[in-house]
Amino acid sequence: MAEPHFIFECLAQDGHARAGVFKTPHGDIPTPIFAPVGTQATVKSLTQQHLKELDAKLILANTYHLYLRPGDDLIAEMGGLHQFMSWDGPILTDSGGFQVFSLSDTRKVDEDGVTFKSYLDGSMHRFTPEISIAVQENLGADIIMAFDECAEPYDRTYSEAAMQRTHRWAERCKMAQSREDQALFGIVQGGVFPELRKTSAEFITSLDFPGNAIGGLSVGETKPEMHAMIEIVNAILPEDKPRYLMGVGTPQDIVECVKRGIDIFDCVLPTRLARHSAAMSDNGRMNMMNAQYARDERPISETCTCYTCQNYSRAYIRHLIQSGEMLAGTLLSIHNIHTLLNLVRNLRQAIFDGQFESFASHYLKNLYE
RNA sequence: GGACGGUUACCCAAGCGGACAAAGGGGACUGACUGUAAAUCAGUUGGCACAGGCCUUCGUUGGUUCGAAUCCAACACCGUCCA
Repeated sequence: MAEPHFIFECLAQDGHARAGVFKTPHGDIPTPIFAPVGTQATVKSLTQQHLKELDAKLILANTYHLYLRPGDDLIAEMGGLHQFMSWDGPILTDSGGFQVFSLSDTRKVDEDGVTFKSYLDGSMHRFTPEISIAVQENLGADIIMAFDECAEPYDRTYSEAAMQRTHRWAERCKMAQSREDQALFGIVQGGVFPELRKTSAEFITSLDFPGNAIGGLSVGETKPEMHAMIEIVNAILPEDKPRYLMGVGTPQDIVECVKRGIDIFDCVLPTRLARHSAAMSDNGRMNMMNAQYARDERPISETCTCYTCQNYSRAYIRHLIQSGEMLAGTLLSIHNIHTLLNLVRNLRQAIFDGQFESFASHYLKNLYE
């Protein structure tokens, strides 16, 4: 019985924006939520203590990468992902579907699954829906994802074929699941094509997953296209299940998509930008490497309450970047993740307060200035 | 005092008669990054026009040559060795 473990309660709604709670065996996830990405069972440059202090409620790990190294069987042997990485909060594992798309040079897709070459040692491997689920069961995350195929967003023929295959694979994933303490989410595909998205949302809804995801967005399409797809899909996806927009995004995207009824987000951006010297703030992006900050005594953001902004100046952070010190990536990751988590907390509160529209428009206005 | 070797743009360092405003690093500056093969990648780095265009540079001064960072002479400085 998956029911007792995975209940989504929508506690408040303001327009299409929702505030709720998704209950998992490792804790409740308040929504809307942003999940930092820890592909290799680590949110790059941060300790789990940092994540606790940031009050991260959900983190991601990746099936494809952990299968290749250190191996899902090894992680199972070590007590599962939570114990292995010493994180007792909720974890979501992506199925490896995105890697099929992003590492397309070394893979071959057929009806049954995907054959791909390991980037680590060149050896050949095969993922099928059944294997992806088996690996994810070994890893033991709270939320696991159906094995999907993320297509080129503008290729109609390919998008449709990938979508149909994703549907058949979703059924197989559901059939393959044997653990009841993991919530399996289905994934809607369909590129930038309204009719495909509609078909996909209807099909995935019919499989009655405990949560639903939208995949294949933010991979090169325009913002209006992305927003339109979300609106079409969310009009169909059930209201009593969480909606997860995969791989998004920026503060703008999060506001725009919560507005359209998305509950869960994940993105590499805060940590990747951090390692690449950029700070995400409520006023936009700042490249902390820029010479203008060399003698700037202020924190990244004067209104930010994160550890980094409470203790360090722009000048110091720039110095760390210039010196190639890894602390720069850590301090900026703390700040960037804090920025996004703080944003979703504020959005949630605004929904409870019935102030979502004014909060969102005010926030976006400041962001673009 | 003598014998060699050296002096190239912010730094290191190629170049040894024309295709050299001058390779390659480093540094600096700027930009990109959205289910992470990303502490990565890209561009700029003499000046000015910023499309091929022009001007000033390779220790200094003078010379050879149609033409010099590249050859010659003198000088200056830095190395190593010999007195």
